[in-house]
Amino acid sequence: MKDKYFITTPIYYPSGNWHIGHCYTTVICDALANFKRMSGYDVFFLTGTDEHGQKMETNAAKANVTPKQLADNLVDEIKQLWKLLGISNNKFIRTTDDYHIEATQKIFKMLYDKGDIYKSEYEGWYCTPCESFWTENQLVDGKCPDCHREVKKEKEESYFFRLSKYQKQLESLYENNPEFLQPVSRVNEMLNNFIRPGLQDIAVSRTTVKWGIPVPFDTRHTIYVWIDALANYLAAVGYTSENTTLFDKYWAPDLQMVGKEIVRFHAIIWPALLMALDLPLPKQIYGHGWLLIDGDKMSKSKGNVADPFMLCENYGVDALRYFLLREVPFGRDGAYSLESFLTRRNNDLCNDLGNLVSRTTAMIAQYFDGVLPAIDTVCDIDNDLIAVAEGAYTKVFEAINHLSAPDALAEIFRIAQRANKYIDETTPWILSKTAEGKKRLATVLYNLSECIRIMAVLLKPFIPSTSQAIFDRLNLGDTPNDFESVKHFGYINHGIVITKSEPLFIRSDIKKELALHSDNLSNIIPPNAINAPASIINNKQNITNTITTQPTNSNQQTTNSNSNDIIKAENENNEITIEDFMKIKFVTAKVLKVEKIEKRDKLLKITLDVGGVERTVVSGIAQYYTTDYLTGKTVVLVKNLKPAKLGSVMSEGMILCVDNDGDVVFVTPEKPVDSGKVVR
RNA sequence: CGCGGGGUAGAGCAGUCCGGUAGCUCGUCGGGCUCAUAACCCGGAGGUCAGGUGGUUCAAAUCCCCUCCCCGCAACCA
Repeated sequence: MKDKYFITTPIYYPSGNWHIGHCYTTVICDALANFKRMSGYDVFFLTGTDEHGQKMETNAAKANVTPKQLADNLVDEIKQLWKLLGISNNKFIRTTDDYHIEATQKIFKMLYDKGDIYKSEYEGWYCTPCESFWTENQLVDGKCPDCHREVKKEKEESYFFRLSKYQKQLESLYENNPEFLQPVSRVNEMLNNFIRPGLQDIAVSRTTVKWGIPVPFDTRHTIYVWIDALANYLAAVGYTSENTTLFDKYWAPDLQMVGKEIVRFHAIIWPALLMALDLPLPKQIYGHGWLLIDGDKMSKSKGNVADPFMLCENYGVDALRYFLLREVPFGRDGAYSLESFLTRRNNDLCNDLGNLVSRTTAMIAQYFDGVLPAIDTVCDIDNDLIAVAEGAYTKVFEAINHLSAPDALAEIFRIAQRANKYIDETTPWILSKTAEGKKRLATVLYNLSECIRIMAVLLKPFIPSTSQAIFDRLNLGDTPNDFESVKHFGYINHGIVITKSEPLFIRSDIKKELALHSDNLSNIIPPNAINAPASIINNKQNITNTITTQPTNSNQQTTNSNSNDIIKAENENNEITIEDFMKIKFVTAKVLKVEKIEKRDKLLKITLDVGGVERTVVSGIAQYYTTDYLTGKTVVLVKNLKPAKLGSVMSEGMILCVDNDGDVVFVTPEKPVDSGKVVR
């Protein structure tokens, strides 16, 4: 009987923006699932969607559809995406599925009956227009973080989960099972920040959110995300249902992949829930890092450069899979840019692998009329090549045991590098000229074919269609393609007919492609275009991103239509057009009030008068100016900068300053002017 | 102030636990080759490893101390 392997992705929230970040998590799980299948495990691979909650309700209302309709549409999209990417999940669970709803209610009831869920009151800050409760910490400037309006303290009746009861058990879980949460850095974060300081019981129901699963015995309440979402892992395998075959067979998960932002729920609440239900815990939770674009999180405004559908259509599914698996150091954040994606694709897939297949098949066609010869004269030089190819499996296996796809792929591609070098060392074009040389050449070409075969098999879990394409190119038919066959040379039968093949991947002209897809202007306005103290902005990119993605409807189109011109300008003198410049609204503003921000000794909270309207701006100039000196001064404000939270305060703009080699000096009009006047 | 991670060639990273010629990928420069997708192969330049010309040591990127900077967490964005 086969060993089982149960692996899960998080269930994704349909925000209307499926991006390569979602693909990242899912593709990694897919590769691991495939690898385990090929290693002989009975794999159950689960993914799905988390569809309830306030946000869905709001978004649906905006779109004038029901939350379920909205979810249906978005779920269709993600299912298409997984199909496109060749994701091999065994099940797709939706939190709106009947069996999930039923299981969640049963779980809730079980916990209630056990006394681990109890009714009490929840006190928080309520924003009436948003119909949302916020905790003290969530408030921005004492106001609603969503709409910035006043909030008032209110009580809400709520059911609570007795999380505090499981504190000791959680502590010992982490002390005795350092493997439970990976990477280890997350363990300390959990223990020090949350578990050891003391766990609070958490509210697990809401009366204000209607789009959700009702508490079965008290339908005024809706089950909140903690239990609703986490229950999916149980519901998916039939926990509490009549048919528990899957549950009996697969529970508990062997690996649960989650993004770092939800590590906390999976590392604390989730095991506590399972303890409360007397169920075995998952063997391992892995909190992976994020793919960042220009150092920033994924977001809708990043445009189509990170749109997985576009990337697959233009550059191939496996190019995207390969990039995701290869580029991000596991457990940490990785950087995505179209350029790095294309570079990776060109260098590894086109040049190293694709070209190796091309030149090998071409030589077989040219020198042996397309019939793969048998090994004839063997040289010492062959042994090194063979050792690299035959040794790869062990290294790949090792890397995957550590969940490191990047290392695994690097090992596989070492074979291509070695094989390319081998061609140089053996010089087939010279061997082909003599009869003696041709005997040697037979061996060379056979060895190259074996290397390619081994690569194709090892690549199968990661980029399955490319693996298949290679088998087709070499006409390998029923040549063994399991991991056993990869440990030794000699599986290909000589005599097979191989014709010169079409390229596996066509190289792209990166500059051309970048220009083509450059609706993202972030690299067009030079970072120094605006001189601001570095502390105002966390990194240079923020400035440019924010400006370019400013959703003022009128210039959105300009952006696209001018992008090519702008690119040209950028290539020449870093010039921008007047239209670009005019997107930034500079105005004069008078400083009304300056306050220090607690615990942020570089930041000042500055209240400005802008033509009669008040604005709050946070500026990192506390080291250079006193509060008294600034009060009453006229400054220049970037008015349409996207608000950002600096320190604990929402900053609605930026004050122009000169970076005077270490000193910072704000810009002010040469003669007295009123506030709110346009600067250009 | 807290907790965690990080600061190594132009970029992205390894090396730090178990001190001893600073390594990989990309880029760059030069050379080679022509079977191949302007690809492939070889070589060079470029880091004194955030700083303290701090401490320990025969010897420190690696151990100890101090300082600075960046990022993350405390908020249902993979």
